[in-house]
Amino acid sequence: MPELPEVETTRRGILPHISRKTLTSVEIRQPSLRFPVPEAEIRTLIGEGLIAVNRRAKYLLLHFAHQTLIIHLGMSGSVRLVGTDSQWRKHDHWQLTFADQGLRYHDPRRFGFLLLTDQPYQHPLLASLGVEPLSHDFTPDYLYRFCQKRSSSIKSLIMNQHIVVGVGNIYACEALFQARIHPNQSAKHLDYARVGLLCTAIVDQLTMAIRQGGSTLRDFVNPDGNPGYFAQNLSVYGREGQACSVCGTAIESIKIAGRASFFCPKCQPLEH
DNA sequence: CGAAACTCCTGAGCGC
DNA sequence: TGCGCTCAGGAGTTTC
Repeated sequence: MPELPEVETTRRGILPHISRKTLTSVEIRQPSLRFPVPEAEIRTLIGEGLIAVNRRAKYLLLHFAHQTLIIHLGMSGSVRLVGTDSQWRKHDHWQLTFADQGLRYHDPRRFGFLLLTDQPYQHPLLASLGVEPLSHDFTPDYLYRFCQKRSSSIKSLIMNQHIVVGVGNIYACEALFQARIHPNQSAKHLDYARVGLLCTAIVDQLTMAIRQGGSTLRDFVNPDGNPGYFAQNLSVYGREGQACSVCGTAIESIKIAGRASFFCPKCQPLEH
């Protein structure tokens, strides 16, 4: 599922229900996720209190006194809060229970993972990540510097987690539409003003999506069980052949780096 | 070093 | 109703 807004929505959804509570049990039904789930290590946390729930990029971080659980949702993962008598469904892989609140992980494709570390921000998966798009570090100057030295398309560049984190395929398409940039535009040939518009567009799209509770597309479900409702607001993603909301031209779809890329050929002309 | 192809897994949707 | 094919929001690894 998840791009940054879905992970942030999940974080905010679970935070008030499990924060400062004691981990009382750990159940791993399917340890074979992207990386094997280290069940024995995780069990050593039983009896400890959860200190904080943070997000870095698309990773959820559950901080205990000396150790941190890293959760990644992959492409089809979600967590939800369940009661103690909740039935396990197909593709439910693990549950962390905090007093009377279960945090249940569901992931049909099993691209997600659950790991334990004592230095989360130095972990190989997190150490080389780019800036947070909703922080003050994400500026036109910062993005323009990468654009100038890369030959890739601008869409691949903004989806590169080592440059700016959290932008997946959907919000990359939507931000490029807002900034009126063709997804296959060479990053090198963008001028500074246009890169500034793109920065603003990325921040706008992510902020709007978080405010609206994350998109639902396939199998995202909010922690309280209600589906998000951002999908209906998408301007170009998944709308091939439909009329552009600005000019009426049919939305097109092309492949860039193996990913479907939706755009309006009139609003987002290719330059150079 | 950068860029692109390949990889993990399951399910949905489509044409026949 | 079923089969085979393509595609899916991620991202580390491999290869050139």
